[in-house]
Amino acid sequence: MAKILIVDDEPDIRALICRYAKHEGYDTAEASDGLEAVDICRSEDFDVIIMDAMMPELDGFSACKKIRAAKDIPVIMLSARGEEYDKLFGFETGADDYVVKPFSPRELMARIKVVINRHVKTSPNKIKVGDMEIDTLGRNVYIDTEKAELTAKEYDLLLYLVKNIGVVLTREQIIENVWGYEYYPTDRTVDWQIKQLRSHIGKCRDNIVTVRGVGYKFEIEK
Amino acid sequence: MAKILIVDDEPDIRALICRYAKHEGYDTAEASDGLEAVDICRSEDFDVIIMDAMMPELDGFSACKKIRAAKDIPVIMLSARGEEYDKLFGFETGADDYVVKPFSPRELMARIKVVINRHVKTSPNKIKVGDMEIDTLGRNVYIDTEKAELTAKEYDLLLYLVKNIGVVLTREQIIENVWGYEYYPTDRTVDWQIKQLRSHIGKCRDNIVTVRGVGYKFEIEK
DNA sequence: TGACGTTGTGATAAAATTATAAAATAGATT
DNA sequence: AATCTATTTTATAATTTTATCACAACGTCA
Repeated sequence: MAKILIVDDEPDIRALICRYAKHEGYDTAEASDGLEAVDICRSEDFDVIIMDAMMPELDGFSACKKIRAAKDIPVIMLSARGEEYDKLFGFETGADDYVVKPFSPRELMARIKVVINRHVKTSPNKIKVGDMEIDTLGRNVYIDTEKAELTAKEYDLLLYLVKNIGVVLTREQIIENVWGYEYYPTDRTVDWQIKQLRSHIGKCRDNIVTVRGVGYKFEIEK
Repeated sequence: MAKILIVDDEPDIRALICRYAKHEGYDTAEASDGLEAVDICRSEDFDVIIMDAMMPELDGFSACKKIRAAKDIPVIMLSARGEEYDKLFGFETGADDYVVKPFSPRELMARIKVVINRHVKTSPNKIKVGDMEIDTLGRNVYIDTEKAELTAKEYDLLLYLVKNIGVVLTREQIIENVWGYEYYPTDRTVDWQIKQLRSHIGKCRDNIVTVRGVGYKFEIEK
């Protein structure tokens, strides 16, 4: 049973979403502003958070950032029409999806489903791929039980590749997801980190495949 | 490189969007009314369509419906304030998002990015035609489970042909869609790539049919 | 059949892309 | 502040891909 946190300062909106969510079989919790949401998340885990962008105390944008700094919970943002969209939903927010108010509850429910499914697939504590095992809590990587010594960037890069196993990722995508949105290193930097990463994961280096003209991907040979 | 179709009867608006889109690194095409848009979409694929709601000849909603009947391309609607909500998001029209005129170009760009990303995650990623299977996420092509080694261009070319299965494509169309608008290689270059592609897909080479005097098409023999 | 235009093929040079090495910068730690 | 490490940038080498040419092969139509 999935648990949903609904964050909005309007009780009516919360009630509306709550009703639909319960009908879909979800467990629900509510918060009326960003601060409260951050607080609740400290002691409780949710499968997805529905968060209004504009709220008193702490806006959705900032709340999202704070929560995500500590926990990996997907967020769906709600925004009123005409809000400064690019500020709220440029990729900096880290929101997984967004819905414009006024919204269709059915559409929101559909999005919740998609976001939860996507997240479940990509966030176990231990990831095993081929001869590699990644312990995401301790940020350790083992190649056949032997520990690989990776720097922070190398680890982040590896995790991103592995989470998208089988998918070709462009350097642009890699930069956005591994480096973040403020910082824009050159493409060559990505290449260099890939090279370093390969040199530190022994035989698994062959799992990182260069797709010439496009980018890189992690792949298990069949 | 994502491709965007901009549909509006006002040349100024088109030019504005075009300029911003190019700045963001998108390939752009334009249409001045719904009919034209539907026409272009018959032989060309886009990653997203920006469509004005109000246009002569064929309004945005109807055009959207027609295009979506044949292809799964996300649409962002431009509407004047006061349009009815149902009309914008109702399930009949199928618009993925909408922006109210007058709009901020930056906001529009942010939405384009979100819509494209969302679409990639939910669209099918395996295409099967005859003895061939294409994995669009990993950019892999299999002929009877055997992997075909293709270069980036060859893959792009194959995908374009397959997506328009049964349709004869002129060299001009192929160049526009596979190479892009700015670039103009000679016709012989297309021929050469076709030859290369054929040589790399084993028995499926016969599925790429030369239509003398016109171009090429992908076809499954019955 | 023969002439003409169109397409297929191989060679080659140019262009683009990636891997590697080396140097510079930034950040952290003592 | 000095030193060390991690990271980014720059430069260069190695490699692959691509475009173009020349010509052969092919198909079409008078």
